[in-house]
Amino acid sequence: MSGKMHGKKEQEEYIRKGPWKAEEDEMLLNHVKKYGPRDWSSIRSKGLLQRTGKSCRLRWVNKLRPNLKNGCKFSLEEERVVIELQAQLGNRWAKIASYLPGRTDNDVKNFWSSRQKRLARILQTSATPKSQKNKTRVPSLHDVPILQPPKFSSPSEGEPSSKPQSCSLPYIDNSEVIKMVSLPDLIKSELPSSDTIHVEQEFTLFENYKSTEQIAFPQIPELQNGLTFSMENQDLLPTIDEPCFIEELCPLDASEFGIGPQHPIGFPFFQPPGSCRLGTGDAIDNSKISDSFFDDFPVDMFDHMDPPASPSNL
DNA sequence: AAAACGGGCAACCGCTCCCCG
DNA sequence: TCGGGGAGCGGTTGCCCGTTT
Repeated sequence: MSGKMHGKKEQEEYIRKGPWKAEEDEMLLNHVKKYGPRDWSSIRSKGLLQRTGKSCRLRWVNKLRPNLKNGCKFSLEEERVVIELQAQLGNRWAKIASYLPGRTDNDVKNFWSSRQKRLARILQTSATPKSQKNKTRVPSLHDVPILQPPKFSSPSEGEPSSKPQSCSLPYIDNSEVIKMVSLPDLIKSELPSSDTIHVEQEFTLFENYKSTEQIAFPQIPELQNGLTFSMENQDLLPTIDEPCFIEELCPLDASEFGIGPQHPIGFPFFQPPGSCRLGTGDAIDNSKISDSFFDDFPVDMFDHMDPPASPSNL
């Protein structure tokens, strides 16, 4: 690691960095047992460890503290909590982590970072120029007449009375959802008939989706009218639930929504025929409902999606 | 089989906050 | 009231490992 020792002075000032050894952990634990989780800087001044107080504290908080959920993936509920609280609090990871027993701010931060990267990559993938495969034309941002990020209401803000009392999580104003999934008839008219049917099926889904007055966020996977999102449709959630989804992932000004042909961003929930889909009479396999937003995010989920085809491909 | 790639995670850095003398 | 030091927090980096090509 860092820190070459050249003399007594240097040796005294030597600060070890990098991965912790088991002996160091043990030292640190002993210190905490004796003095509690405080006086971090004294650990080094006492010569117990060649680590800074900050480093010791971090190690304790992130790895050695009791009841940590180390190595445990975020559960669905935890993910929902993070998503909600991030929308409400911003990147106050420590605050968010305080709502999640066993999770550290680092955990939450890393989780969110991974999530952002994944969503960004998905969007980027869907925005890459048309290549080999020629499948359903995917509607892009500029195909959508009105596109706005969904609104969330925090408990402190005025809430519509229809919000379920038991739900502390954000819910999506349906009018916003409708805007997001609105696809111009133009697109359907450009599609092969089979694809048109497919798109209509998708729209049937969202017609049902929007048929409810308001959708409590945790209830989205199970629609009021008995329709249940299949996994692929449920996967919409991480997209539309993202409060700052547009701002963060689309490099365009909000005023440009819908008019920027240079940003052909497709939507993940329009998929070509042949893939597992939710037909009107299809049985819904609840077992497919993910216990986590992302655990079941198939790696190739959007691979079959192509960016908007060039006119010649239509 | 090996290189490239991506995700997850641990740890560091720099800044801010807060407490105490 | 102010300054210094410790603690806390958020951002960033780098490593490791599994997966894909």
